[in-house]
Amino acid sequence: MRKLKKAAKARGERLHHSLAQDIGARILRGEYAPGSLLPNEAEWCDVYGVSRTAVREAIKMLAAKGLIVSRPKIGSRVRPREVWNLLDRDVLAWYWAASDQHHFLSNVQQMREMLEPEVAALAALNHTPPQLAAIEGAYNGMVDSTNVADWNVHDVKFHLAILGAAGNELLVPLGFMIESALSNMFEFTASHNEDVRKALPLHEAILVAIRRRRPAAARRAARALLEDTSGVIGEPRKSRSAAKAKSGNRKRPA
Amino acid sequence: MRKLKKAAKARGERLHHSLAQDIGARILRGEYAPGSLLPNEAEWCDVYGVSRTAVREAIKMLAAKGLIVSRPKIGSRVRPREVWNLLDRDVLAWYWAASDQHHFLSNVQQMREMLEPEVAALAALNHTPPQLAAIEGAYNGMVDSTNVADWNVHDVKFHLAILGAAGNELLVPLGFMIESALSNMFEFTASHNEDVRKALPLHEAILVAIRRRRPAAARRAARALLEDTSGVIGEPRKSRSAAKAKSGNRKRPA
DNA sequence: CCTGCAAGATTTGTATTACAAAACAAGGCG
DNA sequence: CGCCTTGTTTTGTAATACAAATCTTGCAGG
Repeated sequence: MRKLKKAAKARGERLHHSLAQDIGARILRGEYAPGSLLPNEAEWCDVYGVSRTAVREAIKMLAAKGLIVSRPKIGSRVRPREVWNLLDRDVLAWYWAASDQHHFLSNVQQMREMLEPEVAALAALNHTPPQLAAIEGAYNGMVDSTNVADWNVHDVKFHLAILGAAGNELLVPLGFMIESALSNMFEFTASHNEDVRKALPLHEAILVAIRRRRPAAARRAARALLEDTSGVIGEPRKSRSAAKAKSGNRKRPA
Repeated sequence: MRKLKKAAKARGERLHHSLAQDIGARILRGEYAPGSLLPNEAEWCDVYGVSRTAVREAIKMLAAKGLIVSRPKIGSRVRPREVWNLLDRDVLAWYWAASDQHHFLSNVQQMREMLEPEVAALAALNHTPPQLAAIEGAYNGMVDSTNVADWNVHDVKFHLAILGAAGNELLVPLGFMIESALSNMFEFTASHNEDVRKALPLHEAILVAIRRRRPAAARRAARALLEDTSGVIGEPRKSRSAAKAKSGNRKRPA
């Protein structure tokens, strides 16, 4: 496992950061169950061939994300899932990598359905000129996009810009979740150019409603877009262990 | 500032943890603006009278929460607010302490209005027997409570239990935000015993709807409770710098 | 004068060592 | 049998040294 050291150097990544990434991914993968003890610091040093300093800094990062708690003589124990900071950038990425992707996407979609219509309505009420400009800029980026990757970049920007225009700072951290879902859905669907562009009028409707400060219209427009999107994902699963349906009626990401 | 060392020892808190708390609170308080540089590690050692090891581990915790980023020769720079992990336990606490509390509460209330009705509906659809038992247990705790503090403990449990029963893990981290709002609203209002108990039937309605698996009824009941709660907070503010209205028509927390 | 390269200085990153503190375990003693 | 002391293990803190990164400065050359 010494290769991690080289990998860190090659990427220009810091060693403690790489360690945190690796250990964190292991925890999310279930390699160390909640309530169980991690190997002690000396063992990690041994496993990765690094100093205790680096290991400790990595462990502090994971502790800060709520994954583990360390106490003298005991060691580092994995905390219960309920206190994990799932909405953290890194934790969300590890979660995405470790979980059934279809299940993950339908959970995010569920949250988007709660949030985005109201967020659009708030943005219609509260947006400032530069915030509106950001939304319009993202929309124009979608219009001008020539390939799917380009489209997706601006699509994400569009949704984040609306989130920022809602005037509620607590909403902003949720942007990463949506961003993650949109870009992952992108790979999930392998959609074509003509395909995605069908969603353009739906986006335009949101933009226009916000610009005209019509909260109810913005809410409706956001709902319409989400309805269109949900086809990509299919029915939400109840059970966690549902098989990964590899295909099924794909449509386009929002 | 050497007293921090003693404070940490007295509380049984770790030194690096105390440092992270203090530095984090300073950042949220605006003492170090986004984009600006923090003092370098040597200076922190000097200020607090601790070793570089402790300072570095504190800095790694703050970096893990998205507040800062460190680079050699540059130092630790405060990142833009958009990437702060505001929904993290600690960051939320610092934010609460640093911001206009009325503004904070109305922002949380806004999010509760987006989330809780749908969460109640989902809980009605997806709850498992132990999850329902947890909701009922919390409700009974509210019924049996003899003082406001006791009531509030179970009130928080009630809402968190519903959140857990919704069957969407991504919702759980938002529980802390709601918990924080509820318990802070408690102090904010200084409500009386008879006062809070008026909200009991509203809670019961949610519980019954969930138990009977009636999502629409659960959603309505949750909305009714929130409407009752919003009176405590008053009108949401548009501007960030609105004066702190010290009183105004208080009612009771949910 | 401007440009580009190179040496130096500064700050974080990593390693190593040592010791302190905490928590559990075990054994002795009342 | 139970309490207390002692010992052991693991994390917590400290101190030091050096590596790596990058900004700055100054020098050389056009």
